[in-house]
Amino acid sequence: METVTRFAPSPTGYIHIGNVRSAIYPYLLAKQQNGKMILRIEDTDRGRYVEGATELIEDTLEWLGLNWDEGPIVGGPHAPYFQSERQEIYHEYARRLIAAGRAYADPTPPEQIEEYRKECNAKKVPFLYRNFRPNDTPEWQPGIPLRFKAEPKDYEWHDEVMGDMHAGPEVQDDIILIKQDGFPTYNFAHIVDDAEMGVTHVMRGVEYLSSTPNYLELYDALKLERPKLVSLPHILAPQGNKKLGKRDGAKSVTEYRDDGVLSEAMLNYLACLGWNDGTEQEIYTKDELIKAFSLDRIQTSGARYDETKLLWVNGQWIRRIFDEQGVEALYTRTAEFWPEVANNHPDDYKKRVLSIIYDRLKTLSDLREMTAYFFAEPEVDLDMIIQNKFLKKLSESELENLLKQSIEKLSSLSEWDADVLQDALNQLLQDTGRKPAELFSLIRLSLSFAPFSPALNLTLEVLGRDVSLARLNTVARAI
RNA sequence: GGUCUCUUAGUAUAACGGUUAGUACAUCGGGUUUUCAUCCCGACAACGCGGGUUCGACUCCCGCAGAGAUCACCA
Repeated sequence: METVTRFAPSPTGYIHIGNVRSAIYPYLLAKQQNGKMILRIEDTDRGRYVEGATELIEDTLEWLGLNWDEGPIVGGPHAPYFQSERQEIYHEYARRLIAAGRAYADPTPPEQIEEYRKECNAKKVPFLYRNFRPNDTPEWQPGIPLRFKAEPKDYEWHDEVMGDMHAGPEVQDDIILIKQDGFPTYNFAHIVDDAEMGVTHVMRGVEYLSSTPNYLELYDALKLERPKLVSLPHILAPQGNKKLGKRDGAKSVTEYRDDGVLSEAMLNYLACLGWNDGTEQEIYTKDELIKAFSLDRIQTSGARYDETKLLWVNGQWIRRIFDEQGVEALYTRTAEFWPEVANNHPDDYKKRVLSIIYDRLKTLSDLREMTAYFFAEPEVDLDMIIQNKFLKKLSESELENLLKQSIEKLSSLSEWDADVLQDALNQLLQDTGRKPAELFSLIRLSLSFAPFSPALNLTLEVLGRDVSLARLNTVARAI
């Protein structure tokens, strides 16, 4: 049987790191088994619906390369993929349940139900609606909620992550199937849709584990085959012991894109948070993940989100793309991340800058801070030179002389490339008798006035003869 | 409160009865002719507690503790 998985978010906002794993794992599993992943939008709660959230979801999945085989935009044989457009299907299943005596219309007013609930809370006893099941129930019609008629018993099932599970009758209840407004609840709708769409693996957060017996009873009552159940542990907030949520400042996945994180790195990090293949590999391509993925190696406990490691993975990916695919490949990813002053500079020049700075980047947006002096004259800040830990023991005239000698040497060069420059710098060290830390710091700071920069000969090469010498002269005059 | 789940260094994890408990991030130190970064080398650092079973337990069993989830006309 073909493996069919699904990602079924509700359009209530952006996708954040805490919940995107329930898209990644279904995708990996489906691809590995040459199956399909369905994207289904669970928009049955009109109150929480957020305009544009569906697009946000699609955007996130597309960015990560989690292409769904059926769903919005691409369509498919089980359309529509918005639950709000599937009313009739749910109602038909509901009627089946009524006919089988397993569902009833419940006229009890919400205030009354609230009373029951309070009563139970006061008595410190679990609230089970089935204990308050009304005797006379009207015929089901619009405007009256429809409830499941639970027939509690022991249930055993297997969860692909959590293992063999069992639960007693005390957790099964008369859950609402269809709300007063005619929309189904998640509890009902997902069962119907998963069956209709041929979903073989239901992957979702562990929070659904405790309601599983209710779902199992629903499968039985509807004579549906149970799909494989896969509970995914939560991703925990960096601090405290709670699952990562928007309230803990969980950023949207795509916000990281805007901050210069590569999608490869994001996917890599997230996939390996709470899953590993038993090897010591840390960096995975999407294809490698698809190949290596397995349900039984998903961790059973929650994993804490660690942004530092994400950034490390991102740095690895930046270097990997450069080293394996070349400047061009990395450069095409950097478009929005250059400082404004770089705008009117030619691509070739920016690529040269990129090739000498790329291994210093943790995120692509570091380019903004780290490369400005390649495109505009840095502001001369003599204090940076005078206070420098290697230079502060030199007098101003010593600094001036050093600069003058450097200018003389560099301007005598007939060629201006990294090797020639390195030779010249070495000679300069000999001629002046200075330590590298002194001479190089002075030149480096005079060129950039930046806290850090690439190797000196490379910086000089890319900056070019005219700009380099002009900057050195400016500083020599200023001292 | 009921039910369910989880528990290896600061973090993510490996181990599937016998290892000096491995790896990565982070931290700290050192090296690569300046800085920052990369890269390399090194250090620090963990089996929640208590009982069993066993020649032997991180691994199996039972308690306890701690943490989490759930108990909606939300998903």
